[in-house]
Amino acid sequence: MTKKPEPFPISEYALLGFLVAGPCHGYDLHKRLTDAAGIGMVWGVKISNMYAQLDKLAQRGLITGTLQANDQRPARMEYSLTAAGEAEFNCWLTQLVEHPRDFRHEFMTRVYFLSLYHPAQLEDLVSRQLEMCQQWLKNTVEREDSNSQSTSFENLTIHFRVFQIQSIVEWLKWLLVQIPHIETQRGEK
Amino acid sequence: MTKKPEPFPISEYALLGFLVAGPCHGYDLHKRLTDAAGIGMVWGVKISNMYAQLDKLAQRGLITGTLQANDQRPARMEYSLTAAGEAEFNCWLTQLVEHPRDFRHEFMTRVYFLSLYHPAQLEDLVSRQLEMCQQWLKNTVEREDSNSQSTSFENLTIHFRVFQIQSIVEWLKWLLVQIPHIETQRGEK
DNA sequence: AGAATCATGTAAGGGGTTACATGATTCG
DNA sequence: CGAATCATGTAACCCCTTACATGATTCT
Repeated sequence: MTKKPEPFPISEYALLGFLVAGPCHGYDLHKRLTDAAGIGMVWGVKISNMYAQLDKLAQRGLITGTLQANDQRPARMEYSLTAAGEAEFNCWLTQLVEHPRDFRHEFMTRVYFLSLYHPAQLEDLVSRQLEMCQQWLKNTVEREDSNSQSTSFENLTIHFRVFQIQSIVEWLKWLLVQIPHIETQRGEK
Repeated sequence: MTKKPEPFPISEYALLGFLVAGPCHGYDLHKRLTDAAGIGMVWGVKISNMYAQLDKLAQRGLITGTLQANDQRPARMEYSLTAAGEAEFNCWLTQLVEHPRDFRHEFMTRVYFLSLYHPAQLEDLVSRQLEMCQQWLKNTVEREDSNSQSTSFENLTIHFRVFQIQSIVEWLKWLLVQIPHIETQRGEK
């Protein structure tokens, strides 16, 4: 039974995720993070914020930075994942999203890195997340039924939630069918 | 053509909204704000934060606070809406939500106050918002079609958006049918 | 020659949370 | 008598955004 991490901003896991592929410096990391066809679809991390996040990750011992002096260009900090950082990332990677409000950011980020590093495990994660979402749906529908006597504001909002969760469930089912056709993007020039 | 306001947190409009019904003090305002069957379905405003928001609204001249001394209980500040505050609220109330990410908070809050104060205008707002959401849907589907050659990460996320917006559209259609049956809640004791 | 890119940050502020402080009254 | 409620806030902190600072190189 793997313990749950994530009292931390999810975008930091994306930083760890890119460092799994090898050491990298901030500027380059930010380019990957904001790639319009990749994680950039999900996050809009600002570069100044990202530098601050890297500092925090370093303070928490999940990454280490080594300064690389350079006479011509400005010195740059090359970050590498520590063993602790890799463990944290791998643990996070196969957790389930627990609340609908986090679904988009968190699940999409996992799909991105799983399809990049461990495509064979994607189907398992999607299936398990689908079960969790069906549970959300069941709970919400039950709540709706339990006070369905009248059309109150409360019922309007619960019904909205039902629709939203249903669309997540449908998308996950669609995704399961798509998995075999997902191109493991290796378009790094 | 009414101008758009809202560079301000939407929860502040809920405060203005409650003050439309008459002057009120902070503690009571917070109770209404967090009513589990009302705005509490949408927002989880903390009381300390709400006091800070009241201060800011007062500084912006949208409400005024008058201190009511009391020998027995602690003095309390009774807030009332100014003319500027009422104008701001009424203007905000019939605006359309411009981005999906704001839909739930913003639209639900409008539905709450419209059904409370101007139920006759509800249908118009819902219809106009439905048109806007169908436009979102059209734009997103077009974007999906324009690069549908392969199942890339980009396509997965766009498809997710399509599903989410569709569920909003379906809910709005359902809401239009429900409008005649919405109980204008007058359960204030 | 000027603009964009490489490369790193600091400082200020906005929005929100949690914890803490205060002190009376009413309920169980 | 202790707990909850009434009633108001302050202080510290977190996450994130915008603007600014610096300075070399490469593209147009």
